Amino acid sequence: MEGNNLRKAGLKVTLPRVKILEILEHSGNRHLSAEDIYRKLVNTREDIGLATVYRVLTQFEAAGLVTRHHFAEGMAVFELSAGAHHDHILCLDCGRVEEFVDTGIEERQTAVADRFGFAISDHALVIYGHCRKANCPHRGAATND
Amino acid sequence: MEGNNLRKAGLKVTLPRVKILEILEHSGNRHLSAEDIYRKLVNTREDIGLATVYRVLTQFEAAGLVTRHHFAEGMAVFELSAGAHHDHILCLDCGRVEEFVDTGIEERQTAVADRFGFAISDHALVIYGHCRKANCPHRGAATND
DNA sequence: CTTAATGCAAACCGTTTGCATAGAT
DNA sequence: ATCTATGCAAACGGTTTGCATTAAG
Repeated sequence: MEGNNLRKAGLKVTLPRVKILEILEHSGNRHLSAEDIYRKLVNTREDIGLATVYRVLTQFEAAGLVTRHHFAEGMAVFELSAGAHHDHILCLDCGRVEEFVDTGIEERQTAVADRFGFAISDHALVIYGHCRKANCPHRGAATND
Repeated sequence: MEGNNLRKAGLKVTLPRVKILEILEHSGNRHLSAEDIYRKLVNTREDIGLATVYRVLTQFEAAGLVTRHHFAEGMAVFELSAGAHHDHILCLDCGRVEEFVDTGIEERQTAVADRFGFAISDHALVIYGHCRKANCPHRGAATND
């Protein structure tokens, strides 16, 4: 069933690619690191190497299937390309990540770029904060699947 | 002369710390990587190790003297803390980095955080683009000093 | 004189790559 | 049958750390 998505992306249908795509689609967490994905594969007793996870994710990125982010310094996280652009706000306590779009922010970025004579190619906006303890439903989410 | 800044920050006045602070203050580029600083030290025939550069920069960060950014994945750049918060726009062609403040963007970020029930702790906004070739005065700036 | 800072080299960690083998078309 | 994808282990690049030495107070 994932095979079609892969074929559409011009990628051969192989077990690692199918499994990794499944994890990206059906994991509760939309933002996974290569290690996260590798661990889930190990849990499922799939015999797939970490190097393959990186290779597949890089191919998926090139094919436009996933987007790579650098929320935490020194480690990339990957999310299925959701079509529309969005920015992120994340909780420093529990790792929860929410996505948002604010057209006002987008517009003002364009204005800033114009002011400096830049043609915008891309941007990265991450807001770091703390969600209120009481209603922080994702506490420890990083280890869930 | 840099000694006072160091003493005020509660740091012992040592040659590596003075030299690195001087580079941060007097280099044309406000945004330097550890390697950039190390190379400048080598050019000046200062016998300071790369590990010391990293240690000193980390101390400076802890003391609030510098801020660490992650514009390019996989490498940190450091800038003297300029007091006021600002965001960055950078040229993918020549590496030029400009700083800006947009109160509208700041306000909207707060609104977004409120909407999700987050208390903002920090944020990182980097706009990536291309400055117009004709007036891109910083071409190759990365190798200047 | 005492304690912290430095230089060097080795360790680290996330990521990439070379190469021989397994697998998709 | 062909040619790409995989697994493994080794390499990589930026950064950190252990330890003996040097220098600041």
